[in-house]
Amino acid sequence: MLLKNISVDCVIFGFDGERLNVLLWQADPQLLLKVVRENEDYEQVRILYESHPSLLTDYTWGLIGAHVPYETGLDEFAQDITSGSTGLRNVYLRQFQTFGDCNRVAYYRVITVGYYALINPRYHDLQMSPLTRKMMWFDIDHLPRLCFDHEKIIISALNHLRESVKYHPVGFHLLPEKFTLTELQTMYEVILGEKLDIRNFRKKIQKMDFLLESGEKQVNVPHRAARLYKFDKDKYELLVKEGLTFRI
Amino acid sequence: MLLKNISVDCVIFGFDGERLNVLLWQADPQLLLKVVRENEDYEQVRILYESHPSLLTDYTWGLIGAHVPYETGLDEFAQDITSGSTGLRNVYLRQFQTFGDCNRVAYYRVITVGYYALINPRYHDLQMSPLTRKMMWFDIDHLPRLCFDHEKIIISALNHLRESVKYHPVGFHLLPEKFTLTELQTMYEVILGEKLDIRNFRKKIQKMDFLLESGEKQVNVPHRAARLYKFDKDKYELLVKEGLTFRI
DNA sequence: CCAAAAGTGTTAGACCTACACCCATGA
DNA sequence: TCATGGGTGTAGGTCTAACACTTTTGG
Repeated sequence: MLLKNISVDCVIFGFDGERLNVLLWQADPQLLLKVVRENEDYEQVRILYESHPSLLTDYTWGLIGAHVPYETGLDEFAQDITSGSTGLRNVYLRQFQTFGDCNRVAYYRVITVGYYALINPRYHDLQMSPLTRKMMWFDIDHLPRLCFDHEKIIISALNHLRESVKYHPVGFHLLPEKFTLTELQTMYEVILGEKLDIRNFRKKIQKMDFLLESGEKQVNVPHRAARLYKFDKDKYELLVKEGLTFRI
Repeated sequence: MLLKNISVDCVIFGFDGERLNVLLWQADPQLLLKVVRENEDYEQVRILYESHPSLLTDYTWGLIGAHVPYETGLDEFAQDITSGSTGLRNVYLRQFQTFGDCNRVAYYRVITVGYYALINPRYHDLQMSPLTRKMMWFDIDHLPRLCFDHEKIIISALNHLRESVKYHPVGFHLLPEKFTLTELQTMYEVILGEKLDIRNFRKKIQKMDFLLESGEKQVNVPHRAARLYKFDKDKYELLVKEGLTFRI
């Protein structure tokens, strides 16, 4: 059984080395209609059909989300949704805000709990549900038209991430295991939306002392190869206990 | 109509000049039962009765909260709940987290959206609903036993407030219109749980430049009378636009 | 040898921390 | 006149911001 008035929407952020992207999908109206007609027990679809009729007429993009099952906790369900579209398990997920205006969704009262995920998209393919017409990464500065209040939700997630990234080392979830200092800096620049001074940035990061040199370097780059670093999570936890204040 | 699976709980913080307190209430089991028997249409009570049977047997304290009406937005409803118990309108309210574990409330799936309110309790009396046996302020360091996961919710609200107060001037909502620098400092000390240096605190606050001297002083105090200040909201907004970073 | 990005240090000013004594008031 | 909290300044160390050139690599 699904809770008809409660959904979870996930703003899935991915950093490709240059830009911050969000994963969006588009339902296939024909398929939706077909499922509703042929199978009234497919509750998720029936609710979608009743509450979001615009999905049947417009090709609009939306966040990955669904109504919450009675027997699934919110955090757990956000993981389910994320792994359902990215195939990744144990993703970094942050509940950031719940949206509960009366008219945020037409025809129906749906309160949605917003989570954002931070993933490194490099090595993973997307998984599309049978109802999906398209699923794609969009640069956060060039979003398409979105259904309902999903644009507001994305902006809100981004603002939350911006604050969070200044004081907590969450950004590492967006990077591959081994990364260069330039990649790290670029990531901060696209999230914060401002340029950072390369020398000051490196000094600050190195002083915090939770990067490990992997010993490796970039290969096959048409310029001097950069050193690859790893994030030392154990050291970070230790430093936090001793009262470190991470601050970009 | 009420949404049976969604409630709002308000952690109402009040600062009395010395301690940070939370407003809690206790239902009256006899009254609850009576209302349920005599009036099946009193939906709020019926739901409470069905989902929270322990309220009928134990005298437990809980947060001020209720199930959300179909036609009321979440933010609006949090205001309703707060004004229903404090009589105050246009209170500072912050949605901080939504709690959605499956078993947070026995017998029933209820997802609750947590808000905290910051008020100055000095000049206001509490308003008790007919179902209330007791309603009281509790020092946050000496909470009674609480029903459901309400202790967790309060701790979570407090942590959120602690972070928030470091970077945003929200603390002013806890103070009366006119206050002394010592009251301001004490407020920060009890929220942050640490002593601050008086001279450095005053320098920092004065440099931020959004306090106005009211020209008045304390009266009838058995020591040198302190100057009374007001918070200059317009100036603060202006400084924020210019890129001020408030930081205690 | 050229293009492209990696990598590195110093200085001036702002900010933070630690710390101790006199002042005004009411009882 | 005493008890109580109000109110004030300085110095040393740390952090921040601004800024330009050399190195390495592949093509």
